[in-house]
Amino acid sequence: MLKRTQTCGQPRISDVGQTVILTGWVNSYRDHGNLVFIDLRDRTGLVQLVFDPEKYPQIHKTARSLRCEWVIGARGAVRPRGDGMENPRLVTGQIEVAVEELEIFNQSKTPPFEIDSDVNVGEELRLQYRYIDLRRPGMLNRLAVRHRVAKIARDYYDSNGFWEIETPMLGKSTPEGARDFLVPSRLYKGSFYALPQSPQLFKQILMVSNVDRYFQIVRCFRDEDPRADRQAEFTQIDVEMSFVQADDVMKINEALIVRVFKEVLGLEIPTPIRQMTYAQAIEEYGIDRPDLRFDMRLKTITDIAAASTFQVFVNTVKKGGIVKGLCVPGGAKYSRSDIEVGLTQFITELGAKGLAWFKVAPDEATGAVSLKSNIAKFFTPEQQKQLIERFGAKSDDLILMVADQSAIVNKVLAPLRVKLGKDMGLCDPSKFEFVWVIDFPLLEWNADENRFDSLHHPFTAPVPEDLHKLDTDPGNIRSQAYDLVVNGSEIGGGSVRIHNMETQAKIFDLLKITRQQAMDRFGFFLKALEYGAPPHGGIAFGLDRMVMILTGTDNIRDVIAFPKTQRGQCLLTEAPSGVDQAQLDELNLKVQKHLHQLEDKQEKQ
RNA sequence: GGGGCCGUAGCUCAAUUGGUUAGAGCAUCGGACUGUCGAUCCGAAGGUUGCGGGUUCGACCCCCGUCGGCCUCGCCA
Repeated sequence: MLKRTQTCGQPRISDVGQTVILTGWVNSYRDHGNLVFIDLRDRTGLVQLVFDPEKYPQIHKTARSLRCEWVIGARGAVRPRGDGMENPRLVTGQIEVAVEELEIFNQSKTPPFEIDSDVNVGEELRLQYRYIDLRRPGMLNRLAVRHRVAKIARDYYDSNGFWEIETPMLGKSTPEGARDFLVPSRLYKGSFYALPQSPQLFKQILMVSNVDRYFQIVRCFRDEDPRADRQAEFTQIDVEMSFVQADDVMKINEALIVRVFKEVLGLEIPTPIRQMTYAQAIEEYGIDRPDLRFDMRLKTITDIAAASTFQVFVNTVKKGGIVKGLCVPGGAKYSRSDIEVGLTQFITELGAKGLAWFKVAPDEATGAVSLKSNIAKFFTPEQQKQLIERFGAKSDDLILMVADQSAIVNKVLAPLRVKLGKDMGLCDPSKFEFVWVIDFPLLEWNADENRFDSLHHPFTAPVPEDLHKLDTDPGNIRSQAYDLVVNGSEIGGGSVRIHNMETQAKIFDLLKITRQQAMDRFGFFLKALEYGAPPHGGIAFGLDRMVMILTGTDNIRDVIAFPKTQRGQCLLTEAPSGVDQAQLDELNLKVQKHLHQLEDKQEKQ
């Protein structure tokens, strides 16, 4: 068997005269009847092989039979290409290898789609033939970046005294948070393990155990519907540290991100990464993960709206709602139908009732900027002036406003801002704008359940100055949580944890988790807190999201070697699948008809 | 669970208002060719229009159902 002496991407003009052995896949062949050219591919690149019928007629004959994706090895001399025959598109384009010995390792069926093509292939087919899809340089590059990030993280944490420790995949189910993936226990019939949603409690227990600094690149599972940036199965870089405060955790972990961007993209991220409070993020961007690549901040105009005679605004404010909007620079180019059909549809699908708008234009009489709109008549000249000032609006701008309860207004305006930022070209896609979002509320009111829910998780520590509000004003307690956001995407989040049992018990009370429930679900953990838990905190980065940002894709499946579809299927292996009756028997499990089928049956009876 | 887009040759797409034999590029196969590099030229083969019903003289096209892919709301402590 021919053993390679170099990879395909390696040979250079300086190697001329050397005899090399290369192995790889046939990327393309050009048969001239006389000379035959093969572009040979491995993961490092392409190199041109030449077959000469005069010198090696037998090998040349074999070469003519080669087809795309056949796997071959070739021995030959590196030689310079003639003048004008270099290929500047290949790093090896100045040379070629004149083949003297050829070995066919394997043939290949014609692939279901072309590897070397710009044509976008349907994702369904790509996932079915993932091994072929992954051969494409773009996909391999994303796998390479993913590997680089993991390697940098391991090296970085190791050199800072962190230990990588594995935590169980088979864990205990807790009803809080996302839906669990369950694994039936054979030895305890009728009992189930749950796959971890994150190693949260284990890593905190490791702090109690004096591990001091822990990290793990770990798979997590949440049985919820996927999205473009979300899979049921995903990977976290999980970190926990003892004897630290929030700033310590942020400082040491942002240094990893800086290193990753430096080593992968060659970019210098200025440090310290700026911080923004949750309150400011919501006020100015409508969301806790603001895209800071462009300005176009949201402005609240509830006061001006309430004073106007526009009943939609006035009534909304009366009902406790707010009016907020944004000013699109140069947005007057949007036609009335763009706004009233296109943009309005965009926001009503997200839950808003309507979109109000003004175009900013010079007044024909006075020349001063004024507002043009079907609702301008409801605003006095003074109020219009106030609006122009509030938004900092200039001629040819477009002001868009939404009135509703604040949660809906923000939910709608945040994606609208991002969409407009991209549509108007305000957003430089090559930029990376990082921000720590801090001072999250500890709790949010859950009206349906008549209780508070944790915004982060129930083990997040409150800000000490707000502790006195635990009994009086729990909704306004800030937490010591922090999210790292880049370009509108949350790539990490963490907190300082509660490390005493008393505070932890208080939080459970607010979450309406009874002492008994708490003991049942987290008893092992609460007990650990009573045996000398040090102050500690940590963070978890989403590795998939980080690689998405680094490689510029908005599809999480592009950064996972073997991802699942929107319905949780693996098209390569066809998981999930049924199992043998014997397997079910061993687990003491019985599969019944789907509830829908049972209901149908009952209806028919 | 809800909403939206999509499904035609191996791939990417086209097909007039519902009209006669469903086309093109690439890929594949055969042939030609003295340096190509997305080779070129000549030729051939390739179709259950996702699947099942319905409407119609006639369905890729309209209707109902179903399967699958993607996006999204809910969901994601």
